Amino acid sequence: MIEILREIGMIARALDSISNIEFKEFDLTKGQYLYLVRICENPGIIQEKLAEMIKVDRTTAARAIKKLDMNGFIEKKEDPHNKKIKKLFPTDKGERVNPFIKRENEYSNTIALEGLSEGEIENLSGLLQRVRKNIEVDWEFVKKGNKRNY
Amino acid sequence: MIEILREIGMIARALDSISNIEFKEFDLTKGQYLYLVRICENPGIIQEKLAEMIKVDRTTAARAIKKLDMNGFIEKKEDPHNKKIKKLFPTDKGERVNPFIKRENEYSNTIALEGLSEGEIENLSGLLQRVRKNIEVDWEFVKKGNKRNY
DNA sequence: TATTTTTTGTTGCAATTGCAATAAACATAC
DNA sequence: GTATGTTTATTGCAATTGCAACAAAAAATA
Repeated sequence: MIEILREIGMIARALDSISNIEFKEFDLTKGQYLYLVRICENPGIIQEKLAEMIKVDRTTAARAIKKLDMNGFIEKKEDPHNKKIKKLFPTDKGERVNPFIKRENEYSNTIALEGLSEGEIENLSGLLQRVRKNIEVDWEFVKKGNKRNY
Repeated sequence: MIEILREIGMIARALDSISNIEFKEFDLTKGQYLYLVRICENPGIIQEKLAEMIKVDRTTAARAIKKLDMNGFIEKKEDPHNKKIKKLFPTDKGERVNPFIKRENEYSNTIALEGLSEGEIENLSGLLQRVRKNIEVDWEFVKKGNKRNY
């Protein structure tokens, strides 16, 4: 059986580790860059959706976002039509840091794909999307307390 | 620019999250399964190499392994020729749990690859290995305190 | 309309995580 | 053979992480 889980785990941990080290320069602590870029790209998104998007626990997202708020990278705005939700927006400070995150991510992406042809990259990207869609079904299933049968 | 970092991050977090939830049944806490399977496959491996293999911080590996030892899943043995290193071996208890970890991982792998043809799977696997080799160079570089230039 | 269920958010723990700093054993160089 | 550097392991912090448990608003159902 061909195994892809380990390769994916290794790549993800290595990339995350690199990013976390490099973003300390901007006073972003572990994992925060994940949330900030997505809030910049999806202004007004709520915390619950962000957690689903990133695939982290809801409470982990809650605390990361709280800290981004306290440190002035983002702000939470109440919705006039829905008292339950808090929409997330980048502040000026957040918008200023965002390009550096994007540049770092693009650089890591370039390094990761070194030696791959344009066709191979497109192929890899498409396959990964399919894998992600497959696995997110189970993730939500298990996260909700259900038990997989195997 | 085609982006693969996010897909890989999402897949890795989802898979890790699922595994951590499922392995609580065996009293394995967060991340420990990563170390145990590899010690079973590479009996006698030392902690430093294991950290490199998994791509986590040396001190994180040290503590995960310490706990696996304390909980009786593995044991550390001194080397008669080298007083510095401690070789890692699974205990009987560790060997008994290992098949369950492998079965879970195989199941997740199957789910992840659902809908992909044999050829696509081989292709994906090969591409991921190349990506991993690319990125581990930078990981070791940055981990050692060097600064990437971009 | 009233009741129940789902969505969204928070906080209390108890654990993992990882950067610094330390120490000891080994390896290399002179 | 000593000095210097590298490998390997550990511990002190300070932070993130995530399961439980809770609360309140909204949506769905009866």
